[in-house]
Amino acid sequence: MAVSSEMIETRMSAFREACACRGVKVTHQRLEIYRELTSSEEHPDADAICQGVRNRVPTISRDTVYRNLKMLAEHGLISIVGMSHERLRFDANMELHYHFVCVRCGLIRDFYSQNLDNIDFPAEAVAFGDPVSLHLEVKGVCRTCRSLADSSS
Amino acid sequence: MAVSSEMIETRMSAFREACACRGVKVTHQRLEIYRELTSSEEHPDADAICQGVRNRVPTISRDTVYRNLKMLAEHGLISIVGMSHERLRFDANMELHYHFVCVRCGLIRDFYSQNLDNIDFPAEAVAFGDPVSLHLEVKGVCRTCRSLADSSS
DNA sequence: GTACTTGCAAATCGTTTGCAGTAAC
DNA sequence: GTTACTGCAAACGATTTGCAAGTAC
Repeated sequence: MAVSSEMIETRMSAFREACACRGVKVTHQRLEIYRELTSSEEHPDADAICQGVRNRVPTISRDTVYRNLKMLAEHGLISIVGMSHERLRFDANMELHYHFVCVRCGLIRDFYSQNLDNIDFPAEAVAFGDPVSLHLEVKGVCRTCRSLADSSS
Repeated sequence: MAVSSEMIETRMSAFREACACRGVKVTHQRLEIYRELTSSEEHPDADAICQGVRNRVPTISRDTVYRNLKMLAEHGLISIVGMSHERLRFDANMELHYHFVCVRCGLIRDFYSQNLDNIDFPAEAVAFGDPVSLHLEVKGVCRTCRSLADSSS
């Protein structure tokens, strides 16, 4: 939750505009779902988003959350993260970035790297077809899990 | 299915040995499941593996296939592939390699790259914890899907 | 007013599990 | 003989869908 409120409001305005552009109706639920996601750095799953939104919109149903997240992902307004086959997790950050994933607790954190941004599509991959995007994630043990392990040994 | 039969037999022997090492029983079904996977370059899902094995072991149940694949993955004898959240797909290739994934048809192909092997864990990722492994995939449109698109336009 | 959305409940689908019989070691 | 493995059927959990009522535009 280290996202500043100005940043959130900026993103909300951009979101309203993006919806208008696409003929997507700006409903209360949709706004709050997006706000919940864009306010978080945790890459929450549908259920966590639903819980969060219910603090403000107690009557929202899980289906609505699922439907909106799916639709927003199809419109390219959010993305689906997680290589693994756990439940779906979402990300409102659409800038070029990478993920650190903790193999113990499942934490996912964004990071940026100019070096990685500069990687060219490898010729070995280009041989299979036309590359579009390159995804990279670093798996490891996060600081929290590391200290837990240290203290118990 | 470009895997030579000598290669397959080599892998089967190694597999029998790996099972013996771990006290895992070498059952007919387990051998055929592994053979099916190691003979394929398609990164099949559980269902496709089941279909394939049934040509040789008609009575095998889907549960057995699921159970074995899961168990083999836990023992590190095979791996689970696919960043996406479709059904699970498996890979008997345990060498360091990368994937090309077709965004249209879901084709997954292995490729190798010395350049990518040499990538260091980025400092930005190390900040979050102790990195263990780095995964990379290239998404794109495969040759087959490209020609389909070309011919229909 | 119309088309898109919502909330509800029921369905779907891949995957997992409990159990009794069977096979590997 | 013991222990792990198989096949069956039933369960599971995340996600999706059909439908009637509600809301944005």
